[in-house]
Amino acid sequence: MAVFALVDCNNFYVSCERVFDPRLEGKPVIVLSNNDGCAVARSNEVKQLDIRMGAPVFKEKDKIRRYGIQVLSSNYALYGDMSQRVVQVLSGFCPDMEVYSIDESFLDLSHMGGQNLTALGRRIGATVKKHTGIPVSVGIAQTKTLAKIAGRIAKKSARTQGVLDLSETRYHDRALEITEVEDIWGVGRRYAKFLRVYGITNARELRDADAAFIRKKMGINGLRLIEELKGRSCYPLDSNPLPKKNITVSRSFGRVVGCLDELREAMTSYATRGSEKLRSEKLVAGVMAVFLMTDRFRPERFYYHTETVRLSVPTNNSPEIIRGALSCLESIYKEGCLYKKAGIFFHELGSESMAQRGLFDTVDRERSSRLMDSLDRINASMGKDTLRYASSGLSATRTWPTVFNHRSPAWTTRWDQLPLVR
DNA sequence: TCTGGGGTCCTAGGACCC
DNA sequence: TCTGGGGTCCTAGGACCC
Repeated sequence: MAVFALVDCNNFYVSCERVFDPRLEGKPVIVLSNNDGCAVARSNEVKQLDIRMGAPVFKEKDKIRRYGIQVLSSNYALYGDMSQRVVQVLSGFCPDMEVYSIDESFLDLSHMGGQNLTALGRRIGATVKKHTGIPVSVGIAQTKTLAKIAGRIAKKSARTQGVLDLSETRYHDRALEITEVEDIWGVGRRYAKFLRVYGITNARELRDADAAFIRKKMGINGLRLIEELKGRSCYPLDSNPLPKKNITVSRSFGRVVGCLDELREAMTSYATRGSEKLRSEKLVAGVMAVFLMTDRFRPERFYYHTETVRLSVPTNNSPEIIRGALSCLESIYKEGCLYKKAGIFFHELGSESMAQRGLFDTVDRERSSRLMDSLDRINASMGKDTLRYASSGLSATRTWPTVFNHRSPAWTTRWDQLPLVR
C-alpha cells in the first residue's frame, strides 16, 4: 500500500523572515506580493485577525495600524535559499521525494512499513526546525489528497503537535467531515460553489457523491479526486518533473507608464531576465510573445495586446531575445494608453544541446554562448544586474520598476548583506 | 493614490482529412 | 422534407495550484 507524507512549511515566508529577525517572533507579520500589493504570507496572529490570503494591503491599512502588524516586502532570494535548506534536510530522511512547491514536499513512505509514522513525522519536524529554523506540519495518508487533508488538520489543531497520520482508514470519516469542500486540494472557488449548490459541503460528502455526476461536471480530475479521497492513489510521487513547457516573466510597474522609451527599458529588463531563466534551465525557446496591459481594475478602458514571433533559430541569447522583444513591443504599443503591466512568454522550449543551427544562421553561436556564460557568472558572483544592457535604463532615472518598500536584506545569498553578530 | 507572478492540465470547438 | 461519420490536430479558454 502506498503511503505519502506531505511536509508543509508553516507560514513559510514569514517564518523565513523570523529566522533572521527574531524580533518578529510572536508579533503579527505579513509578507507582501510584488509591488507591495497583497498579503501572500501571514503569521498565525494575522490569520486570527481575518486578513485573507491575497488581500490587497491598502484595504487592510486600518488593521495594520491598529494591531501594529509588521509589514515586509517579499524577498525571494531569501525564501528560495531557505527552501533548498529544508529540502536538503528532508532528503536525508527519505530519498523518494517530490519537491512540490517552494514550501511543500511529498515523501514516499511506502517502504517504511512497521514504523510508527507519527513518531517519524515528529522527528522530521524537529530536525527541520533545528537545522533551518523553519517550523513544519506533516500529514500522512495513502494518497496525496488525503495527505494534504491530514497536513491541514495537523497545522490547525494544537493536539496533533504538527503531525497527523491518517494512514489508518478508521480515522478518515471524521477527518473528511471537518474538511470544508473549498479546502480540498483540487477544488477551487468555482467548483466549491457548484458543489455546495448540490449539497456537497465537505470532503466526506464529496467522497460519497455519485461518481458519474462528478465526472460529468468536473471532468476526469473530479473522478480522480473521489478516488483519492477513498484512499486509492491516482497521483503518484513525481520525483523527476518533466522539463518546463513555458517560461514567463511579467511584472506590474511601480506606477503607470505611457511613454514608449520607458516601456523599452522595462521590456529589455524582462527579456534579459527571461533569457537568464532559459539559460539556467539549459533551454532554448522557439517562439516568444510579448504583452502589454493597462490597469485590469479599470475595465472601462482596459487594453491588452500581445504579439507572438517565431525566432529564426531557437535561442536563449539575451541580445537576440531583447531585439525580438523590442520589435514586438513597438508593434503593439498604442499611444495614449497608460500601461500597468508588461511581460514576455517563451514557448516551444527545447534542450540547449539539441538546438539545431538554422540554414541561414550567421551568428557565431559558440562565441555568443561563451559571452552569455561569462555574463551569468559575473552576475551570480557579484550580484544580480551587476552587468546589464544599457537599453534597460539608468537606475537613477527609472520610474517603472516594481516597488519593494519593506524588503529585508538578502541575508543568505549576498556577501555584502550577511547578518552581523556583535 | 493603492489590488502578484508563474505555472499545469483538461475540455470544447473548429479545421481538415478520408 | 433535407444534414455521413469519425478520426486527428490545434487553439483558446477555463479551472486549478502555490
